Order: sequence, then structure tokens, then C-alpha cells
Amino acid sequence: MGDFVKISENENDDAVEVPVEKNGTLLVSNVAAQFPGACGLRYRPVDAQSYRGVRLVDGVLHPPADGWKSCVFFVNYPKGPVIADVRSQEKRKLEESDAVTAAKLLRSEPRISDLVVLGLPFSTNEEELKDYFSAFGSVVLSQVKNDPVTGKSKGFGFVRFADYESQLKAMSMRHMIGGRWCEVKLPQSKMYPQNPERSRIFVGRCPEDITTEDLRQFFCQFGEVTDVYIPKPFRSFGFVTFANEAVAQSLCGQDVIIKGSSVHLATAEPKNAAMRQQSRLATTQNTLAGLGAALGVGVNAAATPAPTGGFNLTPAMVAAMTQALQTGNWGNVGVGGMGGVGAGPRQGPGASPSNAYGRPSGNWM
DNA sequence: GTTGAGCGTT
Repeated sequence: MGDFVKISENENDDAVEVPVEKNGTLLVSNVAAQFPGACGLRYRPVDAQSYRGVRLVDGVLHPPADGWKSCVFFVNYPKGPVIADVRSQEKRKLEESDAVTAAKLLRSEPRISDLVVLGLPFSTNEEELKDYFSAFGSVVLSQVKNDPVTGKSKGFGFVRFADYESQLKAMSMRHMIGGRWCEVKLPQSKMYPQNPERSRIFVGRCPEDITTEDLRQFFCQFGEVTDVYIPKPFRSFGFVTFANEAVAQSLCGQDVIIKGSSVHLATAEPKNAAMRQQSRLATTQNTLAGLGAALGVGVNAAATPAPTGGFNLTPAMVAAMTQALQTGNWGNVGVGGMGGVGAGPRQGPGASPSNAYGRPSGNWM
């Protein structure tokens, strides 16, 4: 039984040893403690030229057949469409599609977010909270939530940093504040509302020898896979369900190579739901056009050729953006920049310094 | 004057 797993960010980076649980599994949370934002692991089996994902169930990573000691594992991050990995699977034979171009452009820094601080001493005030977290970087928001009637602290609050690096640092460790261990997490309110129907993708053109395990191994590089289904008798397609619907949606419309076969990924929504989706998209065209303008790209959900210089966003990209517009969360779409999109609140480094102790403007609707 | 998992009166 190995005590540690060697994990590194990239092939050339030094590995970090992350402890294995008593039952031989590895917790994603432990990986994320060393690699903030990590959502999974992949590795190179000796007999394979492509990466293989580590099985992930409910935040628990299960050891591959050869165990944790067999090789170094690499960190997966949820940065929206994982184009680079798809392309390596395809041996870079395919032309760069519009979706790939769009995804590369859209794939910038992760977002800054307010962070919830749990477990504060009831005596800690907003100034002390800010002073503590200033050790990690510039604090642009510090709040302690009080009981409306008693006026006393409820023992939790919120902080926000001016830059994402500070946020990562603060999120990657526990904090001793006023003599108590406190937790710092992304707020629940910022989590994606998951729609089970949109978390599932259709995998078409499957070869007959494909197994649910093949699909699971391939798709877990993009995010946590919660279910794989191949109808019996074999009908050349299957379904893969992700824990995060944005991951599923980011893959739709692509062709990927699995076990040497080009399979097609599409939305698994029923037809009537797809129709409703279409009309919903139509209503957001103006907003998306504004987004496209901000990014300097053409936006066209029908993927017709752009006049000049720009490129199109596929329906899958538009779907991901639409979701972001509706939830106010761009985290899994990866659209960078604090301003100019024209949808959703603007908040953060650009906000006035007098915001330091309160009245955050980030209301996320 | 007490408490101790959680999620934000604007």
C-alpha cells in the first residue's frame, strides 16, 4: 500500500507527493490542496501513447490497475473546453475548427470570486478579517455577517481579492483566525445549478468494441463522469453524464478519437427540449453579439461563415455562454476581462477602494 | 456575558 502519489502539473515540473487515504483512494480535495482548482488526474500508461484519466467518483480518485506507484500523475483543471487534450488525442491531424479557435480565445484566466469564510470567532470584525487576508494579497472586500436583531456576528463572512493568485493562495490552505481554524471556500451561491439533461452527452459513431470503461477513461479527463451508458444490443452510440453540465456542453459538437475511432459528441437532450433551447438562444442573440463584439469575434449560433476576420461560435459554445449569462458565472466558460461584456455585474479590482469594508456591488442577480 | 454548521438584510 503506497502512502503517497506523485503528482505534477506538467511533464517537466517537479512532482509533489499527495497522501493516499487508508482505503487506497485519493481525495480530489487533497490534490486541490497542492494544486488549487484541480478537478482530477491523468497519467500515461506504459502501453499507451495518450493520457488516461483516473476514475473519479464523488470526489474520490480510484487507483489505476497498476496502483499509484506505477508512474507520475498529472493534474487536470476545469478550464472549460479542454481543447489541447482533444487535439493530442487526435494527433493534431484535424484543422483548427472555429470552436477550437473560440475556445482558445475564451480560455483565459479563471475568475475572481468572493470567498466565504466559515468558522470565524464571533469577536472578529471586518477590519480584522481584512488585516488577516491582506497577507495573501490586496483585499477589496471584507464582510462579517451579523444577526439583524442582536447585531452580533454570525461567525462567517466574505472576502474578495484583487487578483486571482491571491485567491488561489487563500483557498489552498486552512486559516487560523483569532484562535480558530477557519475555512475559505467558493460561495454556494456561485455554484453552477446543474441540469441533469444538459449534463449528458450523446456519443455517436461508437465502434462495436467500445466499453463503458473506455468511455469513462477517456471522458474523465474533462471532468467528473457520473454515468456511462451503452445501450444493449449495441446501436453504435452511448451516453456519458458529467457532474458538471458546463463540461458536457463544452464537448458537444466535437469529434474526438477514442481507441482509434472518430466518435461524434452531441447534445443528448430530447428533441422538444432542443427546440426550446433554440428559441431561448434566439432571444439572447443580441447579448451574445455584444459579447462577441467585446471579444472582437463574430458570434453566430448557426455557425454560418463570418464575413471577415472573425470566426463563429458553435451552438455548443453559445450554449455555454448562454448559461453563463443566465447564471452570472463565467468560471467554466473562461471568458476573461472584467469589463465590456455588458451582461452580469462588474465588481472587483476596478471597484473603488472605498469598497474595502463593505457594500460589495457584486449581486449576481 | 451563551454557540460552532453553514452561505451573503445592502
